[in-house]
Amino acid sequence: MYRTHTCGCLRAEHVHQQVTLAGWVQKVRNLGAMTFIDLRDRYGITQIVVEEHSPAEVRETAARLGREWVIRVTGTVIERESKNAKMPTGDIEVTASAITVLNEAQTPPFTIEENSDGGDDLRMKYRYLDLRRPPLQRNMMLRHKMAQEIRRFLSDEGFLEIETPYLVGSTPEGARDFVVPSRMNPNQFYALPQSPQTLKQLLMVAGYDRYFQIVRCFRDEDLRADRQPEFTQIDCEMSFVEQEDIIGVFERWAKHMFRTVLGIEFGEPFRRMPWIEAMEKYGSDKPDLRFGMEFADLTDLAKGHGFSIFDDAEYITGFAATGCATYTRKQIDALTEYVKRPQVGAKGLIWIRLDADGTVKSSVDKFFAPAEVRALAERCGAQTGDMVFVLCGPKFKTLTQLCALRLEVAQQLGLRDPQKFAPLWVVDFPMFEWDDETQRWYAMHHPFTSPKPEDVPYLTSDPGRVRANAYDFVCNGTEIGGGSIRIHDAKLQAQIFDCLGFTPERAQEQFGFLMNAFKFGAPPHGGLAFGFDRLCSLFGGSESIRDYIAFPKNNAGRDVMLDAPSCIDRAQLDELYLELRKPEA
RNA sequence: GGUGCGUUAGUUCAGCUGGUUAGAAUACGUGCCUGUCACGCACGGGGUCAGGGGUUCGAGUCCCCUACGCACCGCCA
Repeated sequence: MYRTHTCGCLRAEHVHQQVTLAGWVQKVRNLGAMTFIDLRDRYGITQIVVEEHSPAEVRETAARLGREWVIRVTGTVIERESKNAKMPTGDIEVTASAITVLNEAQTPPFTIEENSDGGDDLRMKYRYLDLRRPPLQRNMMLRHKMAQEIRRFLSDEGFLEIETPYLVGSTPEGARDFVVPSRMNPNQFYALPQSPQTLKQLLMVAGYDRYFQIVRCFRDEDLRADRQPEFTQIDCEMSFVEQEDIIGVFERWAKHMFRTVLGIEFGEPFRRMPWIEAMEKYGSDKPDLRFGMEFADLTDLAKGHGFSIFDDAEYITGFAATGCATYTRKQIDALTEYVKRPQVGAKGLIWIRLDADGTVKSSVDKFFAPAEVRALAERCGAQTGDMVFVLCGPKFKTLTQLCALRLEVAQQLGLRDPQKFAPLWVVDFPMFEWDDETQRWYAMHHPFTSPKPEDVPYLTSDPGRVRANAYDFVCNGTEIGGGSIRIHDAKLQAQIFDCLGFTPERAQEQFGFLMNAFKFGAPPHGGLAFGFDRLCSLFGGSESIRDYIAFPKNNAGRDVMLDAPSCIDRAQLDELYLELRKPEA
């Protein structure tokens, strides 16, 4: 046997046993006549001891060892003279009778310990070393556990895991596609799927009425801490269901995940919120409900007092920052600077302070009587000791800006507790979004999303008013998943394509395969997809999904360890009938 | 495409208002040490201050450009 135990499993009950361990040298502490070696594998650390009476070759080998050498140790488990309560194996140690060096190692560029001293880019270049560290190993184990629980739950519910192809056709809407040239079909390209959306709908047509897949998806867009060009979705679809059925199944699924992975019970149903309410109360379609500070519409109260900023604004809204009346001038100035940053884009910030002594002060006292200012604050639900912040301008722009401020204030107040979870279903999304640049409507979710039946009459007269059978699963201000009831009727699908500005010919060319399939008996169906990486980071408490992906890409979409993407040689290009062009300067 | 912050020893960082030979910790090497576990003690090696240009008597420090990293905006149906 190569090893009899792992480095994490030996306890007092193993004392006197002869064992063989293998692993990496974490640390050597040479005290002269005796040497302690911390031997590490992914299960833990066991202390090896080499003493004066140990065999000479053992003492010689121990003296040579360096960090991260791979060794095998045979010896006897003994009780420690001085125990270490900080480690699970701290009651015992292994006195070595033989040490074999399996592989020497260069000194690593950063220490392989709980808290590494290496910077992000260095750890990314040596990702295989970073992955040796306990935090990343815990993350990989969490991800594995979550994948197991996802499969267990969905399989028990009768879902079939079916794989769909990675080489598919390019589609014009949505994100940019990664494309793959086809050698056997000159000048033609596959695309990597942004999601298996249309394929899972075809599976519904095929009668596989409960499908899921933990599947890689690809989008050629800029990266963020929570966005990678390849990422993993938990992709699900069901037939003969309405929105309520799908939310029902996946709310139970989410509770199963919280229970089995984190040990958290949610007795109550998750909150539901129509999209328009989420926007008006929190300025976001993915509100963070770990704390309150809801927005109030102040437009009617604030106008008509001769303050031109308000009088000229379409919409005026504010919220009460809990306990912030003590904020200094400097702190308010800093928040004003915050909302004026180009990323937020507000023109300025108005404040109302409800002091502990019962007085009210504001930055608009010139235009408002104290009672009028107080009325504004009260509309926001402000209590004594609170500070109300108010922004104004075009409605949705202002709401979005105030959302940024709400999150910033919550951050400063320590209200964004990663141990706390506030799940939420956002429902009744609008069907379409208007784009000024291209002067056309875009599907807010995707073009296969069904409109609410009662809103269908507005499809031609007032598309902006049409609501979709679409829903998002949101937790702690992050969109974790989303889905919709799909269109299963070829005629309605054609009408939606028409609203989106597709000619019938182009719709047929791009999505003919789906519309044709619908002519052969498509069941009513719908589904949703969760971002697995984001779910992992939500459960694991880290901001960045990179911490839950074994080999992620950096900010520029590069894999710095593999040095990809990279150039390919002339022969490869020739085989693919490709010519290269210099990038524009 | 844009905004902000950053780049100094293997690593993490300090280096003020421009001024002698660029420091600390840690890692690494050598020696000593019988109960360490962030072992300790002593000694030692280690620097293209990201690259290029400019201002200046003089630049790690000020300015410009480039590269790279991170965060964000745009983008992500």
